[in-house]
Amino acid sequence: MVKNHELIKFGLRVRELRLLKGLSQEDLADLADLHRTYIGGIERGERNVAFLNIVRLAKALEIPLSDLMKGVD
Amino acid sequence: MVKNHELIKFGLRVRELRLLKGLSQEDLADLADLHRTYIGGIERGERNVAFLNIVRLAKALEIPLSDLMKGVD
DNA sequence: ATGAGTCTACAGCCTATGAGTAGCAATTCC
DNA sequence: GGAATTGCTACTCATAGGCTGTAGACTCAT
Repeated sequence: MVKNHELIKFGLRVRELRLLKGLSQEDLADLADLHRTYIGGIERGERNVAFLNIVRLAKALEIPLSDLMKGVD
Repeated sequence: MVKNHELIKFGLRVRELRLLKGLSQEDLADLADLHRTYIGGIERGERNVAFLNIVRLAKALEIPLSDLMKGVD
């Protein structure tokens, strides 16, 4: 398992934005066309997400990529 | 080969920032502890870079992640 | 002009790991 | 106590990571 500090921060950022929109992990998964448990893994900082999936998340959360990264670094 | 539109934009962004600092691909590769040809592949939009390598690039380029993503989406 | 040095593009390759899923336990909230 | 949500383990398959080697463009000195 990965468990890197930056990944954890990114995961928390995703969770924060998801809850802000009142979505469940499954809701977000559907919107981003990703799997429920995969979203869970991201939020826990256990997944080293590749760029194109980060883009999917940003689109699903309806925010620019740069905003998604805000607060991560 | 990948060749996705978002990846191309990201690659161009990396190139733009690299040249702004007057670095060669090899210079950036050394700074980010990545391989020379890998950097080339990223700039050509042929690599679906994972999060932790995006972080490395941002640090090597001495800019926040959010700035690196700026202009990509 | 030619040879050396620098920089980049690109094809190909192997292995390490990301992507995606299933199943069940734990938790939270009616 | 039932339903919805999330945590977590484990697994396969696809692909990202990292590298080698070759070739072309360009600069500059000899």
